[in-house]
Amino acid sequence: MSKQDGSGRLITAEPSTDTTATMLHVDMDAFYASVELLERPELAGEPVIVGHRSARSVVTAASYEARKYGVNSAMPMALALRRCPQAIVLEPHFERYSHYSQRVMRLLGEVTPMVEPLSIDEAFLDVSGALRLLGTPWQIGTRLRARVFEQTGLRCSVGAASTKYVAKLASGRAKPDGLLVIPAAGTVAFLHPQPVTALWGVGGRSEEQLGRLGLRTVGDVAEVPLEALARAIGPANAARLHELAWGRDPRTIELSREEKSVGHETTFERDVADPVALHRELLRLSDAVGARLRRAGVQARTVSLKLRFEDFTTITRSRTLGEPTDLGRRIYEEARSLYDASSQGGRPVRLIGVRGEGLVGAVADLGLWDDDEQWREVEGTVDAIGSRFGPGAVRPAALLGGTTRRRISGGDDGGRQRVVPLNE
DNA sequence: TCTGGGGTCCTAGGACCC
DNA sequence: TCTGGGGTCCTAGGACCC
Repeated sequence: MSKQDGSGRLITAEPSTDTTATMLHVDMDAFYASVELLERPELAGEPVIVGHRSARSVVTAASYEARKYGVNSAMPMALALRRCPQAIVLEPHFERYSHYSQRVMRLLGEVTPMVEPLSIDEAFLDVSGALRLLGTPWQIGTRLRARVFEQTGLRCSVGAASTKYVAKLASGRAKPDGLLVIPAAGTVAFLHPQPVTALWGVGGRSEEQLGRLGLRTVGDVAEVPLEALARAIGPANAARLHELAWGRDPRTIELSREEKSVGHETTFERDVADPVALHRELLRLSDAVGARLRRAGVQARTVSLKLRFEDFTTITRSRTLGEPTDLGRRIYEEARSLYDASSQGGRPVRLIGVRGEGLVGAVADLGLWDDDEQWREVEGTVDAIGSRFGPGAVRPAALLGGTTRRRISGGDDGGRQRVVPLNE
C-alpha cells in the first residue's frame, strides 16, 4: 500500500515493525456522510452532501465523491451545489452519528483503556501498554481498522506516531481508509515539508501572519529564530509552534474532560429586528440550555448572549449570577436583560445565541447533621441525587477526607454540611 | 461563494483585594 | 501622598477545531 502525495514524494503505508509510534489517532472517514450511506446503500459511489438545503446553510459533511468537485465541510451550500449540481443532499441525523460514535469508541476501548475521545469521530489511543499483548502499532492499527469496519460498516484511518500531534497529522495523510506509521526517528522528515497550516492551531489568520515573515512550511517555522517568531505572533504562540514544528508535544492521554460551557444558537433564514420575536427565540434557546444543564447535573454561574448582525459583526455580553442556575426561565431573564441592555434594539439580527458558562456541580444543601443517625438520612439524599444526575455526580462532604467529616460551608451555621460536586 | 452550530483556548484590560 | 506589585475574577473579542 503506497501512494503519492501532491508534491510527488512517496508516502509509504507499508507494514512497519516500528514500536516507537505508540500514540494512535483514529479518525472516521467522511463520518456523517458514511453513516447516512449505511441507511441508503444505493447511494454508494454518488456525491453525497449532508446538510440543510436552506439559503444560509453550509455543508456539514461531504462524501469523498463530492469532495472531488471541490465540496468541503463548512462551505456555503449554495457554492457547493454550484460546484456539484448533481450532488445528493441529505438532512443530518445527529442522534444517529452519536450512536455510531459510541459503538466505535467501545471498540477502541477493547484495545486499551487509554482512549481519549477528541470529537464525535476521532480519538487518541496510547497503545504503549498493549504492545506485548497485541503486537506493533502497525498490527494494532490494522486490526482495529478491520474490526471497526466489520462491526459498523464504517471506514476509518489511523495515524501512529510518538506524539499526539504527529499521529493526528499522520491519520490525515493516510485518508481515506489508510494507516500510516511515523517512527520517532522519521518525525522531522515527515513534518518539515508540510504547509504551516498543518501546525495545530494555525488557521487562515496565522497563515497570513507567518507568510509575511516568509514562512510557508513547518520546516520554515522550525528554523526561524524564536525572537522573530515571537515578535510576529506573541511569545506564547511562538514557543508552542516552534515546539510542534520539531515534533515535540508533551500532551498525554486525558481520560476525562469536564464540560466548560453549554450553549445553543440560531441563524435566522432572514434577519430579525422585532424584539418580541427575538425574545421568543431567546426563551426557546434558554430552555434548551437549562434542560441540558439539568441532564448533565450541572449549573451555570454565567449567562452569555451572542448577537450577529447583517454585516457579520458579532458581539457577546455576559453576566455572572449571584447563584448558579440550571433553570431555563432564569437563564432567559438574564439573556433577555442582556439583550435589552445592549442598546442594539431594532438592529436586524442574523444570529442569536445563549450560553451557560462557569459550570459547577449542582449543590444540594443537606441541612444539619452531626451524628451517624442523621448521616444515614444524608446518605439517602445523596442516593436520590445520584439517581437524578447519574452515579458519581455528587459525593458527600463527609467522604472527601475519607472517614473524617469536613465542614465545607461557612462555619457560622453550627455544622451545616453540603453535598459537594465532584468538580468543585 | 457569502459564510452553521457545537465547542475550547488565549489575550487583554479593569476591578478589587492584600 | 499620586504611589507598588501580585493574584484572582469578570468581561469582550477573536482564532481555531470538528
